[in-house]
Amino acid sequence: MGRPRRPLLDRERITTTALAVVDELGDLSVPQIAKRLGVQTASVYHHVDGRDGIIELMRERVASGIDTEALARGTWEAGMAGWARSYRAAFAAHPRAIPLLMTSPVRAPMVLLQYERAVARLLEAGFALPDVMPVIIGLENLVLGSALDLAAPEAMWEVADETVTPLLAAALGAAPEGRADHAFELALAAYLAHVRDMLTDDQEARQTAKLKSPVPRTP
Amino acid sequence: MGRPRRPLLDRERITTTALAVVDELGDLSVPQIAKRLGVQTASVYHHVDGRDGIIELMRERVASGIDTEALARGTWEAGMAGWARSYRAAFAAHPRAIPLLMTSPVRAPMVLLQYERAVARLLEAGFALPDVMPVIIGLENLVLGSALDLAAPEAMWEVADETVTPLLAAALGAAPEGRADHAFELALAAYLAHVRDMLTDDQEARQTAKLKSPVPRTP
DNA sequence: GACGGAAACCTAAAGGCTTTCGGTTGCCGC
DNA sequence: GCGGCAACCGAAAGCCTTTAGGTTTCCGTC
Repeated sequence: MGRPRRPLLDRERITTTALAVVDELGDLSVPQIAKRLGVQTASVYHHVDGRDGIIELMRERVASGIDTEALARGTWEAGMAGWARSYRAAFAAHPRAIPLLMTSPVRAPMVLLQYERAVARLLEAGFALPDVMPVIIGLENLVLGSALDLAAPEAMWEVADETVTPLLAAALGAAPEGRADHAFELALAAYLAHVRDMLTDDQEARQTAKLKSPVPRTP
Repeated sequence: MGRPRRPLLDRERITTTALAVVDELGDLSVPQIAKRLGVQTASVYHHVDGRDGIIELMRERVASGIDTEALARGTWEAGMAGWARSYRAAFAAHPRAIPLLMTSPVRAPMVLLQYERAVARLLEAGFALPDVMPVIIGLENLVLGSALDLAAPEAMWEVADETVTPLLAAALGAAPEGRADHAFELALAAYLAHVRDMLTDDQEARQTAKLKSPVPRTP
């Protein structure tokens, strides 16, 4: 057949199709993608660095759904909260892809830039440098854990047998409608409130230290 | 060859070997397990319900590492904290298995019983029934998110390029040694503190309601 | 305007994985 | 003692990933 007059494939379409495949089938395979694009399996490999490369593309695509400006809006707490919500929502759009995406890190420069901004925001809010990464990582754990919750939402709890676990069954029955969202907001509020306390403690400590001695805490 | 005088395989050894394979190779395959047990691939299928069955066995084995009694110890906060730490530690013992284990829920009765106890503990602490599941789910999200952090610990951050993301690089350099543990403890403390506040608010509201009217909040 | 190299697709094939099927041999209850 | 079941093996079907080499078209250069 040879080279077609107009290209049949490109990275964009491969990424889109890959996400569609995972959304529908719950798993990714190159032959599936090729079939949907009306192309032989091997052809896909000319545009993409293997299966892992496709996953990386999906990761970048999903991450690009994160609201880049959320971090900058409002107070630093509001910014972090908005970022976390947007982060979670981006993954929630493709729940079945979450297991594929979360196991390895995002290398996309765009995402790294968001980390950079988060660090900047926290520093300017007054956090001590060594505290910044733990705060960000903790928030991210929260986001990803909650996103994971979205990936297997129903099956997780339909196991409740009233005879052996009556209280669990009752609690499940009484739980509010959007339990996943509820749990996320709860944890998010908790986290930010605590981190805010941490900040004020830290600032008071610095103030005290400054009064007693002009030497900074981390030389 | 026929049937051996003493069985070569059983579910216990298959589970142990499967965990060893995943720990070392980062992925699971039945031929790998068979090879290590000195047996043909097909033989494994006589003891186990396919690859997914093996994963389920691994899930149960790992979950059995959770300290069953942790929930009962100390105040309810201490109990929840101990449970969460033990939960995370169980997964942390097999970081590379985490992606395999977390995508689907634990069906083992033992784990459901732990949920039952958690519900009981929170109810007796005074939580309103509709609040119980969100609190538990939120804690679990936190645990699993932090466990996931353990699965891809180093690679996640070694990407820092000082020229394009200087603040991120600085923050990474200044971050304390056990950043994963740090972030987990931070989030855990935050969560429990906030949930405790939720409880007292809730109790005060009930007190007020009781004074004004004998009708309970949730009829 | 011709032409050489690169690009984009193909066919083919190697090698791994999961799973099933039917065979062979030893064990155990009746 | 013997019939049936249990535990393993060999073989094979059908999926997957990935690579190699062939064929046609495009495009920049002379």
